[in-house]
Amino acid sequence: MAKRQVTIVDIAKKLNISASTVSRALKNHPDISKETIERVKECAAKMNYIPNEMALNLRMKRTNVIGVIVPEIVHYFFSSIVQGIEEVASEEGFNVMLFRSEESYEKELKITDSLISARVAGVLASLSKETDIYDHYQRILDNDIQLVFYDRICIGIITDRVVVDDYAGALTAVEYLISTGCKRIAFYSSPTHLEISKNRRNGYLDALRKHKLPVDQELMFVCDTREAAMELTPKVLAMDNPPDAFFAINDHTATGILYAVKQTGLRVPEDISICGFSGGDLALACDPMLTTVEQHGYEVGKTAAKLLIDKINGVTLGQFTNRIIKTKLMVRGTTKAAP
Amino acid sequence: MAKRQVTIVDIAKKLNISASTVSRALKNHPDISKETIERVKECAAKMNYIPNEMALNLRMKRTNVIGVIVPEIVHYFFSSIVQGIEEVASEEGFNVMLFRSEESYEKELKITDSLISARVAGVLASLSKETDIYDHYQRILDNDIQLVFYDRICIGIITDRVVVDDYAGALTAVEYLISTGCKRIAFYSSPTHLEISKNRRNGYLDALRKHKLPVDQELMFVCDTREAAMELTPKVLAMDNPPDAFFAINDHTATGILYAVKQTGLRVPEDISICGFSGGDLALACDPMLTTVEQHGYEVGKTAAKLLIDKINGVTLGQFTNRIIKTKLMVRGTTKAAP
DNA sequence: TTGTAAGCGTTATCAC
DNA sequence: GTGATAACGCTTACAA
Repeated sequence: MAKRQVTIVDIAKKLNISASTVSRALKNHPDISKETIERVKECAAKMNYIPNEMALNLRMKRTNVIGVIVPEIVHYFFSSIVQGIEEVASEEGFNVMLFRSEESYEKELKITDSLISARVAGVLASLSKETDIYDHYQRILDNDIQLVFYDRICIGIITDRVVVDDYAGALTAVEYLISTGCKRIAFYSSPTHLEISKNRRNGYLDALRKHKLPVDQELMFVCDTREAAMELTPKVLAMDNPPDAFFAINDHTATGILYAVKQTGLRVPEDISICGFSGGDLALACDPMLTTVEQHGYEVGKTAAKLLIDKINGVTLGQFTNRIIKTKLMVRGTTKAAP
Repeated sequence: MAKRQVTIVDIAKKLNISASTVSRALKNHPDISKETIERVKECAAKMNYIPNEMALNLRMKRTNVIGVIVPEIVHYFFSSIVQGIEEVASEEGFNVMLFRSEESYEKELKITDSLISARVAGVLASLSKETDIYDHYQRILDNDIQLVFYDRICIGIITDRVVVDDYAGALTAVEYLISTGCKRIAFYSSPTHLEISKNRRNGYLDALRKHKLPVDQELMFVCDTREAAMELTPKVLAMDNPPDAFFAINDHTATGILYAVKQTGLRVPEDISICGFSGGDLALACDPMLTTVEQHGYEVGKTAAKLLIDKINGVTLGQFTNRIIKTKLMVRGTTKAAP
C-alpha cells in the first residue's frame, strides 16, 4: 500500500547513474553500452518499473488514446463496432476511451469537451439522432485531434468516413422479396431525416421501380421499435389492400412485426414475408428465423479505427477517404425461397 | 490546422499577467479579484481554452480515468454492465477506458500493464474464463490503483466485489419449474470450474432437494452455446427417461434448446418447459417468448462503478464491500403457468 | 491581490 | 557512453 510508483529516477539512484541514461537504456538507444542496458533493464524489472504514460504524453505532446463516441452501448450493431475498434486499437498500441451520447446533442457537447481536455489522439464518432449542429466536431479538428465518422456521418465536416451500404442493402433485400413473388411491400423506417432512413428508403423505392411495382405512400411508415411494430402491424394488416411483405429498418422492429403477424393467424412466410436489417443473434432466435441484412459492424469498427490510426500516424495527411462496408442479405425462414 | 492548443500561458501573455494568476482565476480562487477573474474567464472563453488534463493529472498525481476489463463486448449482460459503468462514471466526472480480455489470460496480463502504465485511478474487472493466476491484479493494487471485481470475481484478492445472485436466481427458477409440475429438469451449464456454474448448479440442486425430487447426474451437461444446444438436445430427448424441462446457463443456449425441441415435434411448454438465464431482447424474439432469469447487468455496472469511485475518493478506505445484485425471474411462454 | 519558482515523470539537446 | 538541463502544461507554497 501507499507504495509510490517507481520512476526512472528511482532506478537511476539505485544504479548510481543519471535518469537520462536510464531513459535511453530502456529504449535501447545505440549510444548506451550493452552492459548498462542490461543492468538497467534488470533493475527496472526487479523494481516493477512501469513507465508513466501521462508524463510521457505530456513530454511528447501526444497520446495513445482514441476516443469513441457511440449513441448506444447495449446494441448489437454498435457493440460490434466497438469490438472492432478495440481490437485494432489494442493491436496498434492505442487505448480506447468510450463515451455514450445517449442520442443526445447536449451529451455529445460534453463528450467532445472531455475528449479535447483529455487530449486524445483521435476520435471516432457516430452522430446522435438529435445532432444537427456540428461546431463541436469542428472544434475537435481545430484542436489538432484527428476525426473519423462512422455510420451516422456528418456531411458538413471534411473527414474520413466509414458507412454501411444502406442503399445497396435495402435494394438487394427488396429485390429478393420481389423475386419471391411479393408485390406489396411495406417499409417501416426510422425518422425520415436520418441518413440511414433516406438511403434505405431510396434502395426500397428503386427496387420497386426497377421491377415496375407501384409505389404506395400508404405502405411507408415511421416505426422503428419492437413495441411500435407490435402495435402498428395489426392495423396495417387490416387495411383494404394489405401488404404481403414487410421490410423493417432493424431486427427489433422485424421481430415485432413477426410477432404481430403470427398473432393474427397469418403464416410466415407463406402469407407474409418479413425482412429485417441488422444481423446478430436476435434473428436466429425468431421462429422462423429472420431474413435480414447483415451490417458487419465489426468491419465498420475495424475500418474506422484503421483509418483513424493512419491519420494519427501521419500516413494519410490531407487525404479524405470514404469507405463503404458492404452488407450481406442473410436469407432465412421469414421469406419464401427464390424460384 | 496545426493550431497549437491554447495554454494557460497564452492567456497570461495576452492579459499581461502571470500564469499562476490565470490558473487561480480559472478556479475562482478567493484571493483573486472579481475583476481579474472576469477578464481571465472571458479571455479563456474567447481563445477556446480547454485545460490539458494530462498536465493536470501529472501535477496532481491522479487521473480521472477508470479502466474497465470486460471478457466480451458483444454480449447483452456485459454491454449492460458497461453502460451502467459509463453512466455513473460520466456523472462523477470520470472517463472510461475499455478493454476486452477475449477470455484470454495473456490478454488480461497485457491489459493490466496498460492500465498501470496509463495510471488509471481505478479498475473494474471481470475475470476471463482462462484466468487462474491473480498476480497481475495484485500488481494493480501494489501500484495504488483501486480495484473492484464484478460478476466473475477473484476470491484470492481482497477488494470490493459485485456479483449477481446466481444461486438464488437458479433456485427460484428451478423451484418455479417444479411448481408447474416439471419433475425431470435438465441443467445445461458452462464449464464447471467457473463460479457462476457452481453457484447456479447449487441453486438447481437445492431446489430439487427441497422438493424431494431425485438428482440425476445424467441430466447435467456442460453446454453453453446455441450451437452446442442444438446438437445435444435431440440426443437428450431421445434418452430412455428424457427430461420434461431444461434450465440453461444463458439465453443463447436456451434458444438452441427451444429450436431443437420444436424440431422434434414436441410442444413448448406443454411437453417441455425451458428456462434461460440472462435477460434482454433475445428472450422476447423467441416463440414462445423465453422464460428467463434477468441479471440486471446495468445495476451491476452502476453498483461496481459507485463502489470504485467511493474508493478513489477515499470515502471507503479500508472497507471491503461485497454487493449482491438480485436477479428476477421473468415468466413468459416457455414455461407453464403455476397453479 | 498577484508574481516567482519548484516540481509532477519523461525525453531531447547539448555538453563532456 | 553518459550526465546535466530544459521543457511539456499545470498547481501551489512562498514571496512580494
